[in-house]
Parts: sequence; C-alpha cells; structure tokens
Amino acid sequence: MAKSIGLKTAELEKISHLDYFNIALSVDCVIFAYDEKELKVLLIKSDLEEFSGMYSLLGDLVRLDEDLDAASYRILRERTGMEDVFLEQVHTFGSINRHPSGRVVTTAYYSLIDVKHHNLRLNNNELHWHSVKGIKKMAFDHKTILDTCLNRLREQSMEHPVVFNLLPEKFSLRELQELYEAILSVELDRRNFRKKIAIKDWLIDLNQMEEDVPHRPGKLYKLKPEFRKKTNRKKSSENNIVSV
Amino acid sequence: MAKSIGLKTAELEKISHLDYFNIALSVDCVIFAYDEKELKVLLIKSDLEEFSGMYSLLGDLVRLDEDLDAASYRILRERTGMEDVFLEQVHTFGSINRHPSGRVVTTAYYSLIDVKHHNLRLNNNELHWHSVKGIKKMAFDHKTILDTCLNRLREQSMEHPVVFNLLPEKFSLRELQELYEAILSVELDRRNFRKKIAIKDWLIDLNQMEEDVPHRPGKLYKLKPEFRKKTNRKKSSENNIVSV
DNA sequence: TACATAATATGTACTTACAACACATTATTA
DNA sequence: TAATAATGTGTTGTAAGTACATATTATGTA
Repeated sequence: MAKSIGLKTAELEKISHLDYFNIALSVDCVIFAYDEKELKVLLIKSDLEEFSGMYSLLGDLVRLDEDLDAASYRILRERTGMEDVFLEQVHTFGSINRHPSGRVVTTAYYSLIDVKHHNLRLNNNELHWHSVKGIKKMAFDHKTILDTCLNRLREQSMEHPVVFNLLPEKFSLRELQELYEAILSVELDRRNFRKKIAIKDWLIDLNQMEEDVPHRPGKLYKLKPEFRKKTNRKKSSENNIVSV
Repeated sequence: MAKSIGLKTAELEKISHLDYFNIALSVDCVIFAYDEKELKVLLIKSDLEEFSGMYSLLGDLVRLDEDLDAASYRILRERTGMEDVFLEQVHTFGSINRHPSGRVVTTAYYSLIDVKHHNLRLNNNELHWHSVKGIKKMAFDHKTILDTCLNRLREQSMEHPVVFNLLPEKFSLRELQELYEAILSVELDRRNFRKKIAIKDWLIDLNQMEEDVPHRPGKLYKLKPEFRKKTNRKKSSENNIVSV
C-alpha cells in the first residue's frame, strides 16, 4: 500500500491496477464567446442514453503522452480550429459518481474566443452556441462546471484584461460595456464605466471611428499589446502581495 | 477512439488500458501552520532515490471508491489526526514528466491548521514543520505546488476570513497582525491594520485580556461563529457580482 | 436643407476606502 | 517609583467609487 506519493518504481509496478489505475482523467472546456449582446457557450448534444436530449461541454480523455494543459488545447483546436487561444484551468471535479460509465475525474478549463474570428470553424454540425443565461440542465455535472467557470470569468474580468479575447481587435467603448454587462448580468453607468476603464490604462485610442452603425459613430480602441497574452495564470514565482 | 467524454458504457470498456488507464491520480496537501511568528508547512523526506535528501508534500493516490476531496481529507486525517479542517482545492498539475516513476497527475489542496490544536498528532517521525521562507528546492514539482498554494493563501487571506484557522480560538490583534505579516511577507501599519480589520467586522471582543505576556496585555478576540466554516469554496450557485 | 432623433462624450459633488503619521495610556520590571 | 515597552486611538490628504445632467455630433426623415 502506497502511503506517500513518493513511490519507488518497483512499488509502483506492484500496485493493483484495479485499485488505482481505473480512474480515467478527462478535461472539459467551457468555451465562451460573445455574440448578439449575449454570453454564449459552445455545447454538444450528449451521446449517452442517460442524458438523451441534454447538452454537454466539450471534453475528452487525457492521453498518456500529453500534458494536462495540452489536452485542453487539443480539444479546443479539434473543435474550433483555433490556436493561440485564451485558456485557463479552473477546477477539478472528482466525485465518485459524476460519470455513469465509470470513474472519470475531470479538470475544467475555460476559454474565451472571438466568435467572428476567421479561423473559427466548428468541426461538427452538432456543435452550437447556447446563451449562458438560458441553460438550466446539462449532462453529467456540467451545469456545475459551467457555473464554476462563469464565476471565475466574472472574478477575472474585473481584475485582469481577459474579456478582450471575446471581442474583435477593434471595438468601441459601448461594445466593451455591453460585453461586461452580459458577463456580469448587471447594467452599468456609462460615465463610471469609462472612468474605470480609463484608470486601468488597458486601451489604445486608434483615432478611428465606428462604421456602419445607424447612429453617431464612436471611437475605436484596441487592447495594448502588452496585455495580449493568452492566459493570465500567475506563474508560481510571481509574488503578488496585496497590502493590508 | 473517444471523441467526447460522453462515452457509452460499451465504448468505455473497449478503450485500451494502455492508452488511458495508466494515468494515476494523486492529491497533494500543502498543510500550513503558524508558529514562532513564521508560516510553516508540513513536509516529509522524499523516499525516492531521485530526490534523496529533498522534502516533499504529503500526498497519496486517489482510491477508486473515494471522491477527490475525500482523498485530500484522508491524507490530512492520516497525517495529522485532525478532522474538520480548512481544506481547499487549488490547482491540478499534469505535466507528463512530473513524476519519475510514471504518469501521475496530482491535484493540490491547501490546508490551514492550528499548530497548537490538542488533536494534532503527527503520525510519523519523518514529518516536520518547515519555515516556508527557507524552502528552496523540493522533490518533484512540489516547490511549484507550494508556491501556487502560497499565492492562493495570500489572495484569500485579504478577501475572506481564512487565516483564523491558523490561530487558536482566542487571539490578540497583535498576534493577528503578525500572522498577516508572516503570510504576506510585509510589515503593516498597526493603526491601518486595525481599522481594516474593524471594517470587515469579523471579530468579537471577548472582554478578556492576554495573560503571561511580558508587557501590557492586549484585548482578546475571537472570530464570529458565522465565519467559522472550514472551507470558503464558493458554491456554484452563488453569483458573486463585482460591480464595474 | 433643416429639424428631430439617438447615441457619443464629458465633469462635478458626495461618499468611502487607503496611506502616512504621533501621542497618550497601561502593565511590567528593574 | 521611574524607565520601558507595548497597547490603543484619530486626523489629514489622496485615490477610487457612486450618483447624476448637459452639450455634441452623426443619422435619417420630412
């Protein structure tokens, strides 16, 4: 019996497969996008009888020869054709009975993509964008996973410049505000919103105007390049001290 | 080949064990305590040749019949004798080569315990408290795991009343401030610290005084019972809106 | 061409939190 | 009883958060 993870190779070989190696590991991706002033998530109809008619997240088992993070990137690439996408691990769900076919522990990631991006190609007719607000039930524990990732997105969106991954490169402040309102499910005061964004100093004024809008066009902005990293996961070496 | 996690039972049985069921799943616990004005972590000497002389976190493989969270509670109970302890999942580490003996993906938890608690019994002479500041190298990727958990603790400690799990039931404001200073590695202004704590309204004034201190005794406080939950992990149903 | 419309753009007053900083009080101990 | 060492408290300036109103500009219509 292995009391610590510090297993010698010989010990590891002796461990019963039935005891320890029947747990499968999967990743599930909560792929968010923003379209028609609503936050959307990419779902597929579940192919399990137990969940017939219900939708599930996009996931797959982790392969023996791929990193956990790589597995989630692979799902995203296979399903959407997108590379270099914002993707961040959120939580691992490991209840015994979360999967009806066996013991499957899953690590959830959330991703933010531009629904208008020219590389976006959904690989499957069964894949559809669903308004996050309208989703009640899902297959497995995927509703819990979705809610957990949505909460993470809400937390992150205030602190870090992540939501720009949901927008095209150029956008107006109105579009940005509508996006925040969709994510947070609140209405925001325009003047205070603009002040808060200005303080954060994330944006570059492009000195261009919106076109093809049926009203006075607004200025266009883009995210400063230094914030265009695709993940904001803290490196372990960074000490982010918060002052008391 | 399983394209989605929605595997039918028959499909799942056909999956090659070599491809998918050779990934073992473990949990590792970063058990923090506070003693002699320093933040400590409970470590054990690694029993692997590759890491001889190095220390590692406390962990074990997850059993087929136990929830992921239950596995981390089990480690904690087996190693410290403590029940009802603050424990929270932080991150899952899944690099291919993180474990020299095979593919082991590990989910890290962090725990906060009172080093003076009467139930605390270290089960093993090899278990020792180490000052977090002094730790340079560890076995496996455990230094990275430790740093990640320390960062999480730092974030949480400002927002949520978690650090009280590191203190005895009754404590003075000086002790609390010294604890925050140890966790954050900063010096804090006494007046501003007390003001901030007062605003949070976490504490009850016990109308008791410190004893056996070699100076003017300070007032004793305890945490309000409504904050004495052992985990502050958000339930997925909670919508914590942050206003822009 | 001018007028009504609808959205952009911006500023002020109030309140609340944050940061820097000094002095009186109370046990202890020498 | 005097010196020491820590507790306990308040003010002021600065920065951010919140509530709120008016002028401006392009569009579209009469």
